[in-house]
Amino acid sequence: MGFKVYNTMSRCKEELIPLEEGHVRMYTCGPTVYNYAHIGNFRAYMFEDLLRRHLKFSGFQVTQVQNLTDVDDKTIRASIEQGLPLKEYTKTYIDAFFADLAKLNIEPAEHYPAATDFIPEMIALIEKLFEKGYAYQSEDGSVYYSIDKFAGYGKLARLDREGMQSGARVAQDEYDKDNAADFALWKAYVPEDGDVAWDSPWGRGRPGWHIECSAMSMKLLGESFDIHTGGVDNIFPHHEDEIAQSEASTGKPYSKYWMHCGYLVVDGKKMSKSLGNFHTLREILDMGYTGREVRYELLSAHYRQSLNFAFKSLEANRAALKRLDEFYAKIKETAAGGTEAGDLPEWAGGLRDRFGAALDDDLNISGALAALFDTVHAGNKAMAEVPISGEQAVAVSNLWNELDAVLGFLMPPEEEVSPDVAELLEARAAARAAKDWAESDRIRDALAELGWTVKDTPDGPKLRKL
RNA sequence: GGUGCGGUAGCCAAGCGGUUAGGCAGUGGAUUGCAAAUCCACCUAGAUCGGUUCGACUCCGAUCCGCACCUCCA
Repeated sequence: MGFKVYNTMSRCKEELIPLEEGHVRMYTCGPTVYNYAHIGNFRAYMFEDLLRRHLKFSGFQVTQVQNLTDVDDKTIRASIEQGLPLKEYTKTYIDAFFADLAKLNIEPAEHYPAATDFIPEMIALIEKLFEKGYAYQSEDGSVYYSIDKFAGYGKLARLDREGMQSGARVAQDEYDKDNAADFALWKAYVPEDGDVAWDSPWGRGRPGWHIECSAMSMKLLGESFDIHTGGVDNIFPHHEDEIAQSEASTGKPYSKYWMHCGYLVVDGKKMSKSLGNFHTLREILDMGYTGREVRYELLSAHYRQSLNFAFKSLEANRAALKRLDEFYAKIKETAAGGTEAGDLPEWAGGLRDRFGAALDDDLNISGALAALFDTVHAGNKAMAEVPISGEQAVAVSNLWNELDAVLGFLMPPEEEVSPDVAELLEARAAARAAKDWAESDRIRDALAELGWTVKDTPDGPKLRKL
C-alpha cells in the first residue's frame, strides 16, 4: 500500500507515483517577503513540512523548491515608503522567515529561489508564450496572457466561465485587456515602481505575479514534476494561471499532483490583516509559548481542514507534550542501561506500521497521533507492572527518533540542571530522609520558582522543567 | 449567481454500514509524608427531517447553519 494524496486536480485521493522512481520533486509556494509572516502562513509551510518528512519516512528522495516572492506591489510600495532599496528591504523579512522556520523546526527545502534572481528566465518564458501565440502586449506596454487561447483554462479550479461573476476587483483592472480575466505576464513600468524595473523586449517593467512560479519551478525541477502545493486560496487564480503559462509554453503536463491546505482561522474567520485577527510567530513566542507548542498546534489537525487557532489549544498542547515527554524520559532512563537495541516490547510493536499507515492516507495526522498516544498509554501501563530491559528501551528510543523525523516535536528540549538547582535537590533529599516535610516542601516551592518540578518516584527524586 | 469545504461529547479532533479513536479539561478511586507522574473507573457525541438497510454518525435526498474562493491573500 502506497502513499495516497488528495489531488485537487482530480478531486480524489490518488496513489503518489513520482515521475522519476524513488524521487519526489515538489514546488511549494512560499512567502511574499514584505512583512513578517503570520502563523496562518506558517500553517501552509507546516503542512508542506509534514508532507516532505513523510515522503522521506516512506523512502522517497525529496527535492523541494520554495520560492520567495520579493517583488510585487506590496514589497515595492513598502520599500519606497521606507526609502530602502528593494533587496535591502526584503532582506529583513527573508531573514525573519528563516528564523521563524527554525523556531518551528521546519526542515529547510533544497532551493529557495527569489523572484528577482530569475528575471531572465521569466522573460524567456514570456517570449516563448509570444511565439506560441498566448501572449499579447496592450497599449500601456504590459503583456497579458490570453486565457481564451488555452483550452484547459479553469481545469484546476473547475471554473464555470459563464457563471463567473465579475468581482469588484475585475472592473478596476480591465483597461487594455482582450478579456477582463486575462492576467499580466509583464507589467509596464509606472512611476510608482520607483527604481524597481528590468529591461525586457517589451520595454522596462517587472514580472507579473504568476510567472515567477512557472519560471522557477520549471528551471529547478523540470518542465514536469510531481507535487505543487499551496493554500486553497492559491487554487485560483495563482495555480490556474501557472498551469496555463507552463503547459502552453512546453506542451507538457505541469505538476502531476496538486495539494492545497485549508485556512487557519481565528474565531471561525480566516486570519487576515484586514480583520486584525492575525498573529505573528514572534508575538506568540513573546507570550511565552514555545515553537514546539505552536508546531504541535499547526500540525495536529488534518491539512485540508480549516484549523481554528486558539491560545487555549496551545495550553492543551503543552499538557499533551508533557505526557509524551514524561514517557520518553522514562524510556531514556531505562535505555541508559542498554547499549544495543533489542526487540521492541510487545506494546510498541505495531506502532510504526499504524503510524505510517495513517499518514499514508493523505497525511492523516490524527490517526498517527492516536497510534502514538495509544502506545504511550499501553507502555505506561505495561512498564508499571514489568520494567522493560535496557535493550528494549533502546529499541523504543530508536523508534521515537524515527517517528520524530516525521513529527519534529517528540524530542524534549534539553534540560540543563544548574549547580544551585542540584544543590537544592540534595538539600531536599536530606530533609526528606529526616522526614522534615516542612523543609522539604519549602525547597520544592523554591525549585518551582526556578522553573522546576520535582517528583518523588520509587527510584528517587526526578526533576522536570515546568 | 458559480465553485468548494464543513457542522461529532465541556473544548479540540479522526476513522468507520454493526465491534472503546485520540488529546485537553472534569469527577471518583489506587498510589504518595503531601504532591507530581502513572494506572483504574466515570462522564461519552454525531445540525434537522426524510429515505435506503436486518442495522447509519458513516450511504442517498432535502432543509438549516457556518466558512472560503470567484484576478495578485498560505
